[in-house]
Amino acid sequence: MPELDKTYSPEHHEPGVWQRWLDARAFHADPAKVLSGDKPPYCVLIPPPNVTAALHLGHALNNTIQDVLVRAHRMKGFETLWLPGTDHAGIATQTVVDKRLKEAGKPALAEHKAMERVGENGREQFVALVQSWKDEYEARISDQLKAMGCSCDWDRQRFTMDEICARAVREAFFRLFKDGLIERGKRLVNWDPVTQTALADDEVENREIEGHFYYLRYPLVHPLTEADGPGNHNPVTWGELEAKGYPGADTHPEDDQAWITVATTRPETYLGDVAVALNPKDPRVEALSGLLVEIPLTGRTVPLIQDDYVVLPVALGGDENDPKAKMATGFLKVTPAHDPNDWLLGLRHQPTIEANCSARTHLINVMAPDGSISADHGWPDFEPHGGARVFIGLSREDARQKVVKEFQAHTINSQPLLEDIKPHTHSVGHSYRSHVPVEPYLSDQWYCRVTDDRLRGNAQRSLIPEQRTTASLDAWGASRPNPAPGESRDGDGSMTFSPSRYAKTFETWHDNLRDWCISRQLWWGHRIPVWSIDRDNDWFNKEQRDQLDEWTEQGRVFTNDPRAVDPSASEDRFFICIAPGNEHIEQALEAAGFERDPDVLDTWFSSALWPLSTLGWPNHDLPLVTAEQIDPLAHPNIKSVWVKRVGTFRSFIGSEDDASGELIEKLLHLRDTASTAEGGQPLAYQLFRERDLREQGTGAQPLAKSDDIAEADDLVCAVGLKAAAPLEATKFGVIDIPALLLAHGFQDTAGLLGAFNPTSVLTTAREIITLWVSRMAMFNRYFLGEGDNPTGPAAGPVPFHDVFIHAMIQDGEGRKMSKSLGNGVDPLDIIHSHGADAMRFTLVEMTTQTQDVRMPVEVDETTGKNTSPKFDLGRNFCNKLWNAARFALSKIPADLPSSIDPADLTLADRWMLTRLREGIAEIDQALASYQFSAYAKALYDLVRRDFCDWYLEAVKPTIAECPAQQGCLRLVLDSLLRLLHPVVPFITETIHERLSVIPAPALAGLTLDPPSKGDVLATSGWPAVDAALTDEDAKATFERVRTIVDAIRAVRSANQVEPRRKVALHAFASLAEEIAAASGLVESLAGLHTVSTDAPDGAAASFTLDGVEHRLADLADALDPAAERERLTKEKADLEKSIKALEGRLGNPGYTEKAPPHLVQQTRDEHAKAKADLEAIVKSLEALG
RNA sequence: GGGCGGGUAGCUCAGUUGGCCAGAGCGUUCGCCUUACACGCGAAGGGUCCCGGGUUCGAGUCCCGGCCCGCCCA
Repeated sequence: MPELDKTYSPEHHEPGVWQRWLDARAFHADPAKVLSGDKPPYCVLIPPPNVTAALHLGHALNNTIQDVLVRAHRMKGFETLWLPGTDHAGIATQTVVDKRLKEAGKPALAEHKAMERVGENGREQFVALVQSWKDEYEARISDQLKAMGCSCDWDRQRFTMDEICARAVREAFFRLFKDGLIERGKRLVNWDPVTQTALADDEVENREIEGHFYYLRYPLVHPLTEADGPGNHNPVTWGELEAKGYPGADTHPEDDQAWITVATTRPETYLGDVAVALNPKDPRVEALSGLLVEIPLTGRTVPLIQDDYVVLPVALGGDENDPKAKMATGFLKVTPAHDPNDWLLGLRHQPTIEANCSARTHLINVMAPDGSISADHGWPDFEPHGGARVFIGLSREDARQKVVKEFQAHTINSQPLLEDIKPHTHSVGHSYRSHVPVEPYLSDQWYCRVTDDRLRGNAQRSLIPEQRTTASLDAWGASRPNPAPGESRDGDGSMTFSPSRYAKTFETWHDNLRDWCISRQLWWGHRIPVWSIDRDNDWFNKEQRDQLDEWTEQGRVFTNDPRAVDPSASEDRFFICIAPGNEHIEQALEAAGFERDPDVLDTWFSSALWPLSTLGWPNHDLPLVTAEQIDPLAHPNIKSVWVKRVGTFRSFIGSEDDASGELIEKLLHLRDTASTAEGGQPLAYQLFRERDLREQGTGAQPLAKSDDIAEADDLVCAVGLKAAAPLEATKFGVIDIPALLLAHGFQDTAGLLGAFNPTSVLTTAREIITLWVSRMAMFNRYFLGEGDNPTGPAAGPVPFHDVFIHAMIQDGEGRKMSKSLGNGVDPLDIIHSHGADAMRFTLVEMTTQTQDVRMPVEVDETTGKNTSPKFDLGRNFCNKLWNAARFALSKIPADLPSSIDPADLTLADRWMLTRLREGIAEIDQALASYQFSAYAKALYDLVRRDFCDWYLEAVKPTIAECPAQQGCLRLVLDSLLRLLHPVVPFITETIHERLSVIPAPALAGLTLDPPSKGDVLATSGWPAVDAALTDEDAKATFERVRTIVDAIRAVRSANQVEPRRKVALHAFASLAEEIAAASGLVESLAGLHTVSTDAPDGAAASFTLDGVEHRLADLADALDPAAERERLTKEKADLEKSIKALEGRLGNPGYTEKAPPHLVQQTRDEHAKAKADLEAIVKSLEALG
């Protein structure tokens, strides 16, 4: 083993260390160890990063924290699974790819949509482009995580759209559909006119906008009478209103037509008005009774309706403190198709509106999906030659300007229809993706009824009772107008937020939950597994009905009538949801004219299934087979085990031209091919009886005799894979074995769900509580629950026991790091400049319990890239550790004794072991409570302060001659490396590689378990120090040494004594005795050549310790008495001040009587000591003259 | 508007049942290439713990009121 370099160069060591971990399969989890009870499970599922972009520093923090937890638990003896993966991030990725294509001048989304319309597979081609983007970024993200040292089980990497996850999505959708928890409805959605898709509530960002209130005048008319002629309403005059006591009518000429004024922030929506509402308390109600309002330029008349929702203006008795009442006119235009509040008004007054609005509907949509004004999407009374035609085709923004202009130009009684414009700042929802204002838009969407108790209730109950608040419990009823029988608000879960305050965010989200719009008008995502056809299609004959009933009976399809669920569903279509694995039904229906829903699911639908899909659900009940069962001799070489129930051997091999026949041929070929890169055979396989596996578990034997195989009707095929990379140059060409197995229904997930769900901890960011945590809780409990109504005791487990919410990293000014501000720091830049360990240590040290942490950002002069001086902390720490190890290794001989007698240990050794035990306790406590900064600080103190500054310095004079001390140093260093490993894995592994070649001596009371896999630190045991090995006396003595040394060093420094110069101590007898008892430690650490109790001959500096004066001589050729006097004078002043404060406290009877006696005694001791010190100082000053 | 977090040394932050003369790292100053480490060693200086009240023998810590910064939700 070569000697260590003088400075630690991460780039020289990190790749080699990574390879050693992979070779040892150190990160691969074995569910069998958990299911057999050998080891407790510890599981973390990565919050899958979006494939939209490379990872940023926030990801680095998030994943470092996970790796710290995972590595620590692996070393503590847990069977540890950290499952990596990525998220397809539907809208985000599609948008990014579209943008890149546009920038490159290539056919983008719009062009592909055009191709799709003319039947040229535009959708397929576009999705292929996104897929290649995904491939590129998935690889980049994985490389970044590996560069950080993330100890994920890389063989089990998942992507939210891969086959295994897709299967889970299909299954979940089908079950929710069947259970009535998914429905279709025509409702107002948050519509993004740029990406032209619906958004969920939490994908909308509210922003303060400096907008305006526009005051529009609408003429009042009488309802039509037969005499009027079609559409020719009689105007209402002010005179009429005055006669009915209408306030203010008398201020207008009595023959002029009367009007009312509505105030709106969005005048362009007036085209969709179907009513004007006023508050029933409004004094004008009576005078207006029976009248209609004419919507200018549209030729539409609409009724006046009454609703409490309308704000009364201050002038008519409205609330003076309500800013809305100050702006309001009391008349509210009602546009149900373009405003969520109006939507509710429209529903409440639907019959009145339908009867009295001349369009005979309560919903008029005047916009196209791109947000432009259009008559083609539900504007029944549009008149192509009418006044409103000027708005057609204008964008929302242009239409607003045009409405203002038109209302200025048109008059009523020679006054403009536009009464006024007032500035108004208000909050407007914006798309989190395209950043344009969201349009409340009427469209058909799929909804998941998350407000159902089976989903929301279970999520709420999953919170540990201690973290639920009374406010939320009190709100339980209010959020449930129609509770189902048996609903309980009592918690039954164990999910615990850390820091605990975030439990409140979780609760509040559910208290205010609304149904979840899960359909997205995108191409990138899981396509909705529902097929539909016109209800009056001639497909519905008796024969087809019977076929459908049969499929339904078999659980292959489920149909529902949208109108039975939602009466507002307008489509006369018949919907069928098809369960996964029924491609033949899909084909049959499509051949019969059914169309698959073109939309995809919200990304969070598949993310919500992450704890299920990645662990094998819904195929999780496949029997567990271990590598050992497949190939007892070569099982360490098997990378993954794939299982499939094959039934009978006949059905497995099929006839010769079957796909399965081809599979068996390929399996045989692969088993017998010895020419892989790794030199072994690419796979091995065995056949088992399922009932044997169930009964005997990992002890089950494979079937050996062909007769047994032939007669078994419950065969399971298990394939052990020895090569993960695609195999080239086989007689079948290139074979991607995992893909081959997956395509034939093999799963490599057997046993995972049972072993690892519920998972241990989810580590994520704050905003994810609502987006993801909630939905995982709902789905996990629902799909793993029992029966059709999985609530209460029937509910499934929570998806994770703990949720750790980490801080957000901001720049030095407290701003979010973002691309647009250019203040982001790229983790790879830091890894390249400082090393992965340095980055990790710094991030962990920063992670306190607050909700955001700051990191000053600077531009690196040489590279021009963003960095932060904070990372020097980690780099310096690593370098210090490296050099300490280098020194230690130079002092530890290869032939240590096989065991150490504790009696041979020196004072410093015993002190260090005591500190080690304390340090382990601090570290364990910090990790258990997710206090990462405390963990880093405990390590820092232990390594830098105790080990480097004191222990290593202390052993220097003795180590060469003392085998016990050499052994102790070997063991202490080993222990420290283990404690450090979770946060700085590369450097500790590198040092450990050198250290581990020196056999560790046994020391009773210190446990250092060897690696469980390979010869790597990553799988070594967590260190344990018994109380028996600690020595409180040694600790006290050593602390005393430190105090004495500090005092001497201070005097040396004040007198500018060169470090190399040895000086003479002339001490009071008791101190000299103490120093003698410390066997040379004080002499070497403080640089003394003599300790005597005599008075010094020549010039000497004095110092006090415990109220006794001691002198230090031989400091220099000559001492400066003036400097000495100055120093002593200052010390005297400090002491006097301190004595005064102590006397003040002791003179206070309240203190001496009420404070705990030990504190009072402590104060008295301090006072006595200070008095003595002062006396000594005064004496020294006198001696100086 | 509601919720949450923060305001402690020049900077970034600890300070978990109220009890040390308030700590660490970086930066600053002074002295050192004391050979494990200058990505270092030793020492020093540096604080109205945001402001104002209150509880208490005692408040950075608990209570009330205010100011400022930030995040999340509406």
